[in-house]
Amino acid sequence: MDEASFLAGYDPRDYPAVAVTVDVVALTIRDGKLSVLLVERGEQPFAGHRALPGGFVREETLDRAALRELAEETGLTPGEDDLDRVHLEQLKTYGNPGRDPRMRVVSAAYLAFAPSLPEPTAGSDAARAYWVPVEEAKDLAFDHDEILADGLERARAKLEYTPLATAFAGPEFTIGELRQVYAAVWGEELHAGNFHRKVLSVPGFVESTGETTARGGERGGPRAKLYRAGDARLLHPALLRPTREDRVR
Amino acid sequence: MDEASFLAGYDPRDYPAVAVTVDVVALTIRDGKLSVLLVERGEQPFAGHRALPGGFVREETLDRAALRELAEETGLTPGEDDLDRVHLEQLKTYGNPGRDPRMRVVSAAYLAFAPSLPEPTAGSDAARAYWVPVEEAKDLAFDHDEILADGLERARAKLEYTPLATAFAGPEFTIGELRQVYAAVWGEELHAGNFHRKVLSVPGFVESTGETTARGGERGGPRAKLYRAGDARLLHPALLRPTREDRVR
DNA sequence: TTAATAGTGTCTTTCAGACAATATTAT
DNA sequence: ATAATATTGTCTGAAAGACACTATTAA
Repeated sequence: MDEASFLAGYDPRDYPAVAVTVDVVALTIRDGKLSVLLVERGEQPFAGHRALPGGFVREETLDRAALRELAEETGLTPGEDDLDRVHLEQLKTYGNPGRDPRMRVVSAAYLAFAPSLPEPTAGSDAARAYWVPVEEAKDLAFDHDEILADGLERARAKLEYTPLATAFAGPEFTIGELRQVYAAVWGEELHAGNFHRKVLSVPGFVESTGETTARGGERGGPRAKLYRAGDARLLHPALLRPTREDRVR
Repeated sequence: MDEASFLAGYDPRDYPAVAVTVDVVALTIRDGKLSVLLVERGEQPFAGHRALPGGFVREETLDRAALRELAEETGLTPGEDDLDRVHLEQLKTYGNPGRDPRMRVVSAAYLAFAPSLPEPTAGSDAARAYWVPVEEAKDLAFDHDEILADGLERARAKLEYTPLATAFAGPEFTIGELRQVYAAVWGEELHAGNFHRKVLSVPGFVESTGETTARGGERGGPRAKLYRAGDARLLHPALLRPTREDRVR
């Protein structure tokens, strides 16, 4: 069966037209708070609501489409900027009929972990995008509340058994900064001493640069040693979230 | 902006036509071996190759489309049969240009965990589908080798921290049967004594029926106690795979 | 009787988490 | 000097894994 007969056998009119888009849950930590990149919608439907950045997939891979959307909305350029250090992974695909009132839209959602990026610059396409603390990101357009919730759960789980927390930090970081990443994403403080020892005990999680910070903390304290991400893809043993009995059932 | 102007603003001709399909990685355990449901392709492209079952998404949710495809290929009926005990979850979406040589096809892949289902019956639509041990499932059509590999990795990981192994067993099972599920999926034997104690120590993993098997094992042994799945959604503590140092980097 | 399997006991090592102690540095 | 933070030490309990042992049942 060649393409012609394939197309003849499956008349596109037998199936309603479907649009394929990508939506991006881009997370970063700003002012110690886990934040998500949102865009302001000026048009119906959901005019005035905020939404996850996204758009149509072109003649490109889904991964590439997600990176392109992220670049467009942040105003940053792949190849320059910190956009190369952004971790991007597919989250889940949403395709319920009616999720977009205009037509059938199937959207592959992506999850991005970004180091602290600059506020999208005014005057560009990205002017309508900005970072919002996740606890203030409510009442989003379409089914984006659900997508964001799924993304947050994925992010929280991934910190446990992968070194992705380092994707939120700069190229060099202190153990304390890494701890603050975990605290921001999990929404709870962690015991500094135990965290410190645990991170260093996981093979390949971090490696020492041999350097220390130039200064101590804002309000005093010794200068901390600097580390960079190690070569581990999985953390073993994992850094488990503080046990919540009610999480299990 | 109403639908008319939306469609006017986004002329479908600006974007190539995209087809949306679902593909299903349906796993079960047959004769102690982890097996996957495959269909024989009679037509080009990939005529003579085997492929994952799948098809076009209709006016339905993606989840529903996956369940429908699974029902069609197995010849089983939701509402009857064991199809209700099948666990279905979204795996990942594949949309690289060129993955189908005929046109742009974006496919949402699903992962199914099934108790031992009957061989699809001849004479039906399902006649061309059959179960194949995963180690013999090579050289599949399209990018289905990659999809299967992703599905297997997901399945192996999920056995660690969820009670999904029970989805491979019948409504009542012995600890030994549950151990064989883990052994088949992970591809390695597990220590019977330690496994037994560990399963019973995880709250909500299994609950006793108070009954035992009618007979002992084929070649002797005591009658084993029967259990059914408990109410836990997550296993805490998890049943970790035997440590493979090389898995970590 | 023999072999296979179910289920339990025990010991060692690792790890999580609580708590404490010391060292260093900004103010 | 004072307070804050980095880093290390110690202890307890949970859990993994190795090994051994007893009990039960099919052939």
